[in-house]
Amino acid sequence: MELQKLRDILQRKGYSMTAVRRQVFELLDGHESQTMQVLISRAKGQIDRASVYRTVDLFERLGIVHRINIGWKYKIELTDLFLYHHHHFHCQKCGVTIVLPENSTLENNIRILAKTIGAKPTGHQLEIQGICQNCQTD
Amino acid sequence: MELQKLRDILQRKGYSMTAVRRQVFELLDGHESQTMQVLISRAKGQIDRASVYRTVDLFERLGIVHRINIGWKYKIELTDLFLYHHHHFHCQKCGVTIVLPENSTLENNIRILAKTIGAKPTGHQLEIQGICQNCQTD
DNA sequence: ATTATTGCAAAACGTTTGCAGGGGG
DNA sequence: CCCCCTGCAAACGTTTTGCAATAAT
Repeated sequence: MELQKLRDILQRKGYSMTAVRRQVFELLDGHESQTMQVLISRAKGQIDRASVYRTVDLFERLGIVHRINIGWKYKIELTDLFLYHHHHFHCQKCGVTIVLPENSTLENNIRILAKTIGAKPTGHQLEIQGICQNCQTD
Repeated sequence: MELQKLRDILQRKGYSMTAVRRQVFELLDGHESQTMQVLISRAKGQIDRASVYRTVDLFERLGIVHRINIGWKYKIELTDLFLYHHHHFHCQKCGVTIVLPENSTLENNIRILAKTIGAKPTGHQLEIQGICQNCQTD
């Protein structure tokens, strides 16, 4: 179960599984990527803003969540540990964010590209902008 | 010449070529992507912060510059109009940013991926993270 | 009991805005 | 000469911090 996995990751690094951390995790689990604003407002009355920031920060350092860049802003989502690897498309007209299907050819090419400069890649982010199917017909 | 191209773009859209705009352009031309902080400090004493923001904002709307996401922050660089299309690698250890060589196979993959959801892609950004060659030997 | 974690309030930061004066066409 | 553009200073939203109280092991 996901919560067990969370507890394991936390404890392996010497952090405790607290109510706040469980709640923030649950706010993320099963949801699309969210802005801090949304996350904070959904936690309102239960968790202080500062704690949300601190928890997300910790989760990020532990590889539990990562930031994805959507337009100028960023959003938070669970990493591949809890979700499959994917990228996003961002419509410039209506602003919708669409999850793209996994593509192993693309993934391979990205890995190969990193190796051309002698780097050891550990991750990557791709965001495609354009006009989504719906907005093309307007 | 690049300044002439800048003047053309500005005038075609009804904006004038001012001293501030020329200076900001020159701060960008021939340089790697820069944070606003760096840009503002390099302009210090000559251009006010607000004007740097306003100019970058205008340049972005005119397609002269674009933001690239490096780690949590963003940096500004000239677009493909003045520079060729490329992506970046970001070293998690030393923080260096390395420009990746253009790869047409990858570019094609990305275009095809966008089409699988029926979208018309107009641009994309890829950032690869990992450990650079230098840091692997440490 | 000892240390880690949290809420609260205030500070720090990056960015945007209103306005009055200055510069470009 | 008119309007666009800029500097200045103040406002704004987001993120971080210090500290005392609380919860975890």
